Amino acid sequence: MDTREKFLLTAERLFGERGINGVSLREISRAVGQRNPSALQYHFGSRDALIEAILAKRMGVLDKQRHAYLEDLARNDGEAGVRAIVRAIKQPLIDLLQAEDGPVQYLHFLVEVYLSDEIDVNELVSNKYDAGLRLGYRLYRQALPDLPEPIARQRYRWLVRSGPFLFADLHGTIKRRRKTGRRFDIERALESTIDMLVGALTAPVSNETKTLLAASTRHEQREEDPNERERDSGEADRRRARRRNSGRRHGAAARQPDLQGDS
Amino acid sequence: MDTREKFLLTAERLFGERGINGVSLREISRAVGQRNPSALQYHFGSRDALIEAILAKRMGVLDKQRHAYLEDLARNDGEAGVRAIVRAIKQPLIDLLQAEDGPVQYLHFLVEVYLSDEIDVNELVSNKYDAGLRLGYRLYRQALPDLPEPIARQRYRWLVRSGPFLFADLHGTIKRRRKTGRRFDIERALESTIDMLVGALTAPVSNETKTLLAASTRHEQREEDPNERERDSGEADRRRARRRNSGRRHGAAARQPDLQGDS
DNA sequence: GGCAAATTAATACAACTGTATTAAATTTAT
DNA sequence: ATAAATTTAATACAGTTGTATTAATTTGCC
Repeated sequence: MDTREKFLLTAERLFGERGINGVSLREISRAVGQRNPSALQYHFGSRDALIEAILAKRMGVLDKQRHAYLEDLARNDGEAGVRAIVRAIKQPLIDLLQAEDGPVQYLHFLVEVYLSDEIDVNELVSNKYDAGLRLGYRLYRQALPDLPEPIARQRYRWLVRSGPFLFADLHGTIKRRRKTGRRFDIERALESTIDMLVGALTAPVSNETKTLLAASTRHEQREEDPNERERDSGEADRRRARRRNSGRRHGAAARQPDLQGDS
Repeated sequence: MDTREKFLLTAERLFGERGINGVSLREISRAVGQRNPSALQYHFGSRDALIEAILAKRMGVLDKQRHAYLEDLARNDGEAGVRAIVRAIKQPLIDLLQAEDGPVQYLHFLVEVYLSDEIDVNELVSNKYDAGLRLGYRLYRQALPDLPEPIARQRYRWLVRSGPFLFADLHGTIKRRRKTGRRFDIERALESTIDMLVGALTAPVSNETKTLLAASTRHEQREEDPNERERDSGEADRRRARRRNSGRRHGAAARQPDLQGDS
């Protein structure tokens, strides 16, 4: 096999098992069967470059899969339900978790990356490996048009970011259960997890949130967008919301939103 | 200040900032102002012992706070709503996040611990720092008596475990925003997060999950509890469910459930 | 088949790591 | 106050780490 590829897979696994800083570069080199302690430097240059290479590779694949799942969905039942959308978005990670000898460890690795200060995943993802996420957002928005935009964004970001942690945690449980022998219904746990994600996305917006939302929206409008006129009554019907949403390419707010990042 | 305490705080912070394995023991010693490179070994013995000490200290405090919040709640409005319960359970972490110079880094640290193979948090927590979690579970169960027991357990565990990640991630966002200058309504994000958690807990159990639940319940009964007679019709009314739940100290299933762990 | 380029091997080195030992200083108890 | 106990300081050591350099080997190509 390609040495570079072997490096990527091995590093990914070790990082996942022992944490990104729990593995030395030499150890990785040894693990791929290289007797040259600086083989890794030769192929990647540095630890960070290696990490980015792993991310780029895996994110590309995962996003393609996600996109495919979502396209299937959109083709078959034009306006899909939230559960089907969530499932399609998460399916690539679920596949990862369920594959017998697949790179599950990537999940743990990703969580560490998410929490790291040095690596900005968003920078890496945006406009490169987010076609699936964008399609997902469109469908999701279509299914839940009444959600106020900022809330919808936050919830979607939450969905995207919590995935790796949730499944990595689940994987931890599976491993522990295997050791202790106690049985564990993975399928059920997965379906139940999806139920929860759906519940989180479709949850009613509480009064507490509504109040703060109104306050900060007023703020924003005064500060950044004083020309905005139309005020959402909060009970707009589906059609109206969809139209407004799709016609969002003029005026002040033309920029593409971060779906993975901090929006 | 007590040297031991300084060690705990400093290590917690550094572990949170750079990952558990991203910091050397010597570095920690230096950071607390010790010129003796093995000062840490003197006070704790090993890295793992240090980690456990941090966990024990912080979990004790957090669980006490959680218990206090929940007791207040139970005292004031006998049968509290799910949102109030969730808020009370998460309030200690929220306080951590909002405190100006508090040990926020603990959140990141905890997530790494959760995902680590070597450290079993559950072993450390159970029957020691889980009084708050247990009270929370009682109240939560009281508010949602119709949820099938295994589902209720999984959802509660999910609530407990996802907290640190969610708030650590939120903290990451806050830091990034501070750097780039873009504004960010923390309050709103928090309230909205609680909305989602509530939504996740109260989400309807999907048909997919119900099917698997029925299958595995039948299994379990044949394998482990063949004497169980009563079959839940799935639509039991509140009173009945509560009674059954509170009278659960006889028969085969008397053991205390893991609320943090793998149940 | 042979040559240029790409990859791997073999060493080397300074910095750092975890840990141990022994001495000095500080605190506690009597 | 002083002896005992606890804590800190000062070194030491072997192993590991990231990285650089140079030589050997393999690979792709005309």
